[in-house]
Amino acid sequence: MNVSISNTSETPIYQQLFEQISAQILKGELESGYCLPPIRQAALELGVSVITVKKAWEELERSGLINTVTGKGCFVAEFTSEEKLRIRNDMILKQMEIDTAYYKSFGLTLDEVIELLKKIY
Amino acid sequence: MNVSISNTSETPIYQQLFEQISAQILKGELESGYCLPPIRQAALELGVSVITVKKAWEELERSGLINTVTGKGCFVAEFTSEEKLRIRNDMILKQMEIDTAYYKSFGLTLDEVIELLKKIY
Amino acid sequence: MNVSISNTSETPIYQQLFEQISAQILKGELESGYCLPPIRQAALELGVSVITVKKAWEELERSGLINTVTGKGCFVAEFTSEEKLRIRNDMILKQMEIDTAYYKSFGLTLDEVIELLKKIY
Amino acid sequence: MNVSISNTSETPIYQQLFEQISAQILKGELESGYCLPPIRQAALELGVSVITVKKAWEELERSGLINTVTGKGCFVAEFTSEEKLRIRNDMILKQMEIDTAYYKSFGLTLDEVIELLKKIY
DNA sequence: GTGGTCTAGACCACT
DNA sequence: GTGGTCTAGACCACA
Repeated sequence: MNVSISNTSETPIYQQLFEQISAQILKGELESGYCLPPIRQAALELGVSVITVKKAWEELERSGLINTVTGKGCFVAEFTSEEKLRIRNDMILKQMEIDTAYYKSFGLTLDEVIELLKKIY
Repeated sequence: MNVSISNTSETPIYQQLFEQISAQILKGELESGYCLPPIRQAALELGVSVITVKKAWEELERSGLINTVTGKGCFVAEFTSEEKLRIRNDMILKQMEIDTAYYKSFGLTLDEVIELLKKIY
Repeated sequence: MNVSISNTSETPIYQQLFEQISAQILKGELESGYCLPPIRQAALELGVSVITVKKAWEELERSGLINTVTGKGCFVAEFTSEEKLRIRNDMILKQMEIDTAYYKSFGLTLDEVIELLKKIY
Repeated sequence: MNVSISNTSETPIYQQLFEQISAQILKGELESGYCLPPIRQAALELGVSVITVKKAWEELERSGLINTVTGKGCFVAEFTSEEKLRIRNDMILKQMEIDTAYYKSFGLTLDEVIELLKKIY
């Protein structure tokens, strides 16, 4: 559970959890078949409610990233590295479309965006 | 008032308003001294609550983009094109830092981000 | 809110809610644009927790059957009768595949199933 | 023990076991007097818990499909083919009533159900 | 007023 | 032990 939570952030806790865990899975830091810590234990470790953890785990399951087995635990789903790449790109592109819409609304060209990105990346 | 509002969007209406108006000011579509419509009229035109419009106008004032003159109306602030550029870049950079943090969390390199941007821009 | 809840049933309350509301939408009993009762009021009427209602509403939103607008309410989504039919058939077929798998496991032929259906429908 | 178990399925493992074994008995694949494997051995073969197997065997006994003889094992019960047919039909009808209630809730007519069944059976 | 999030604590089914 | 469901009650953002 290498996860950091910000209570003051605007993004809800469950979503922070979802984003960080899904990133770890898609980067390969959490391997297929790996058993996530039980929701109650995770809640304790992170200092949040059980229900908040569960909500994050549910989103992971809906995204096909983990399989929940009642009475046993939650396991990182099996998928090939191609699938992994595809899912990762889908998630990133979905966000990037929102981002570019914002940039475009200010009249930024692609070159200007790249310029700025190079500065702060 | 060339503004389009989405009720189903996740971003609050007042923020949609703020983003679109501020972009228009910074792009020069709304010139210095231009008088924004009264909030009641704007609310009617857009089909949203007066409170919502007021919230957007307040944010515009806080950002220094408009000046509210009690009893007269809200006027686009006076600033040089350098100032305009600086404000625009500040707003964009602020958002871009959030975006890049997200991309980095998935292990994306700068080159990969640029690659994807070129595709969808 | 023409909905009946069984506390003793094995199917969770939120799913009973989801099934009944979605059926009403797809049958046209609840028209596009119709505003569902606020979750707190619905919870009161039905004698269940707010959170239970919300869970059902969330599933309706995920299925694209309603649009939730913060601060305003939840509205039946707009779709053509073709879309409606497609969604309905998707939901029914999904369940029917499970059902037929069960019948097949007992060695029932299609004709036998139809025979039995005619008796009890 | 020709049985296949799915961990990710929503139906509990003990029920999957119960359904498959009972179907085999009622189809005649497991004959009267046949001795089921001891629960410990079955648990090993299937990679599930002993408790889970025991629960399935108990349900089989409750349904009158097997007889447990302490110290000896579990034997497929003796019944005539008429009894077998009756039990099979009872189990199927019980499920079918639930299924048809679901179809009816969507306003499907008998003919429509038969139509769909023909497609996917 | 609306929905969105979070909490603590309970009971149940499954393994 | 595990997750699944439900409760009551709180605080916040949005309209």
